[in-house]
Amino acid sequence: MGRLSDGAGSESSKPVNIRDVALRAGVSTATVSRALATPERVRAALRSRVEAAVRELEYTPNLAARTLRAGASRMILIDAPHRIGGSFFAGLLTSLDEAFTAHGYTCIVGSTEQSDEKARRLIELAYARQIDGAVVLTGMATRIDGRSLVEANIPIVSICAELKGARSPCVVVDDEFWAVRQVELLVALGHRRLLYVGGVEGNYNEVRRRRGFKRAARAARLAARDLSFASGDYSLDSGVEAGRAFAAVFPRPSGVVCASDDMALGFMGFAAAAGLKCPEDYSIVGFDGIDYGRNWTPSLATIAQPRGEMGRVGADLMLRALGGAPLPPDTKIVLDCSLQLGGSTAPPRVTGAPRRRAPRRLT
Amino acid sequence: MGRLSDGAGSESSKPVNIRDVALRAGVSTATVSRALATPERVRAALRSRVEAAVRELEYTPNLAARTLRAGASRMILIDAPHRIGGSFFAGLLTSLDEAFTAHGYTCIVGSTEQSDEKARRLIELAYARQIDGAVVLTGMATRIDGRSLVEANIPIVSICAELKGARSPCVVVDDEFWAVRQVELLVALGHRRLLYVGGVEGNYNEVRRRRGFKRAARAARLAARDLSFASGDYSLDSGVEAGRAFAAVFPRPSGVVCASDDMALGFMGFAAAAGLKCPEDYSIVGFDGIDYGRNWTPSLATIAQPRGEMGRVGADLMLRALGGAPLPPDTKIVLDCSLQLGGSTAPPRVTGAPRRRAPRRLT
DNA sequence: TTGTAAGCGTTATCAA
DNA sequence: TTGATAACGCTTACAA
Repeated sequence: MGRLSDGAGSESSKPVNIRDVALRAGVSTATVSRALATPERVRAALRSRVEAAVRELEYTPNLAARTLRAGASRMILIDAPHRIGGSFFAGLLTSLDEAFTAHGYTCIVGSTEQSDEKARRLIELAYARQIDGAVVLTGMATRIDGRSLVEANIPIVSICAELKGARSPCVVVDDEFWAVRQVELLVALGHRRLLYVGGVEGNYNEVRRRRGFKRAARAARLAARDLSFASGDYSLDSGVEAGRAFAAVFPRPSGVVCASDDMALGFMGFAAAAGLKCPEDYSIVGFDGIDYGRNWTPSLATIAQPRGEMGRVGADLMLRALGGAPLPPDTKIVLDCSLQLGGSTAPPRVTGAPRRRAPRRLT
Repeated sequence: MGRLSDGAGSESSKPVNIRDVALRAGVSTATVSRALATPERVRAALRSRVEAAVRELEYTPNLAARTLRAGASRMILIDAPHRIGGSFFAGLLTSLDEAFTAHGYTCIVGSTEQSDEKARRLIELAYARQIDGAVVLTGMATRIDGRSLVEANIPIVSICAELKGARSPCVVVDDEFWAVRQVELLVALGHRRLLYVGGVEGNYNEVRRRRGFKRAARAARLAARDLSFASGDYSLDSGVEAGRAFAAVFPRPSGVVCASDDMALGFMGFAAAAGLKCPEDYSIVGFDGIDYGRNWTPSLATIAQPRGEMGRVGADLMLRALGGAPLPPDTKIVLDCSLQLGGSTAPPRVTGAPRRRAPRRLT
């Protein structure tokens, strides 16, 4: 019903605007605008006439006009790492998106890491005043053509990392502290030879987690020659690579500390295929707390990051900044993780562990 | 250098607009606009003065104003499935994004499947003329409040599926045909008892792939009691579940056909942990051709979808429609897949295969 | 080739 | 409470 009722003809006619509605309702455009934005400031009689006209004409306000006039678009850019594949960021995005959507904002998700052209365009959105704020998840403000999001004069909030060289508020966890917990879990079970599978070198989180690993190893008096290191990029793939290297050496570490769950799962996948049983042949601890890990066999022990809360808190900071509340420039909110136990850890095998052979080096 | 050169003061002053540039360059705003949009229609002398002013003032045109005036935003909405986690869609998105970016368009990625609130907002973008077109990857135009993207009077292109009940152009593969190929691969190796691990029931691709599976099984004269079925949602998780069920029955099918690579990998992950070796104990074929599968151990035999090309072709259709070329309303581009062999298939074990026991039923 | 000026559709200010 | 009107910043006839 009402299909044919829009006077202008149904096909690709000009979209209805606020004047059409005003005409139809017999009021001024100002009244229509008010009836929609602040209904309580319009008499009930007029209000319902406007509402009827809006419904009949299927009127939707033009966003570009609103943005131009209001000087705000109610759009937020989320600059995510290129590899959104991993489910840690997928979860974080969901939580951010929900929070912003609930407050009338729309999220644009993109990655300035993907390509220069893409980065240029996303950064331009900020300078062109098409977005009201940006949430950065990459730990680094991409700079291109001498511009970056942090200088676009819009609120910036970073999650997962402090933005290098910027005074923008951030939501993080204490990476070093929790990396220490990873090691302690293994050491408490009796592991003395450890492998650390790290993320991208130089990366904010990586620097801190590796530091935590080393500090905890030193505190436990593990010999330097009993520590080995592999570098990945947080992805499943790179975990598979680490697993491949691991399976090829002997004697091998009995405990593995990973800087991401994705890498841990890739590692376990390869190790299983290579005939290594977990936790009989090695113990492994991840970092992130993604759902896959909990459902894996065996379930993955890990440091669970509160990604739902990280998103909510980050969104809240942004909304506050957008609301005009001037956040202290060094706002840094540190959220708690939790140690999540799983079937992937056990005491090292008593027989094989201290078997004294000439130790071959890891590649 | 030039840090302090913008006359208005550096902090959070009013953004520079085209009039500021015109003033600085000593020309009219029209000339500035032309110098930027159609440089060849402006004398070199003036053009360089404008360019200098633009650089000095760090001018970026206001997108809302441009959108309002031009009646086009150069933004494309991509309606993706909620589970972008899986790398098949991640790859498709990348390819779409690249193609659109190269042509001056910006992508907004979102999912109308995620929540009603989110769907409402995304659909509103179309009605509010904030996006110029929409690419739908979900096979279904979400309807909420009586509205959906397909009625917003903007170009729509769907990829991976034909949009139900819409006459919009689409880019697909012949799901049924390639599902037949999956079965044939296993049958040719001698497998006679097959398990089909499907996607979401009723889903466009699922309907066709299951139909292909059944048709091929019939053509190979496989007994109905030798076919079993499991339903998933294309995700790794649901593959794990299928693997769990598979490992629990005996005697079990020797060949597994999956409607997605993610499910196949989940399946293999669980099966490996349960002590089932692939391809010795079972053969498995996936669908999608994601990178993980190729790097898995053993590598996954699969039907590789040309996701790069699907994105490019889809983007091309959209760009053509935006350019005013009226695509025939029933445009349907069917791209070829390829059968990608892998280590996950082999002849069934001769000893165990026809061993006659009372067959227990799969749950 | 360049400038003038009229919109694009809203919202906010100011009178009535 | 409501209406007329002036911006918001840009592009594009049309005039010069």
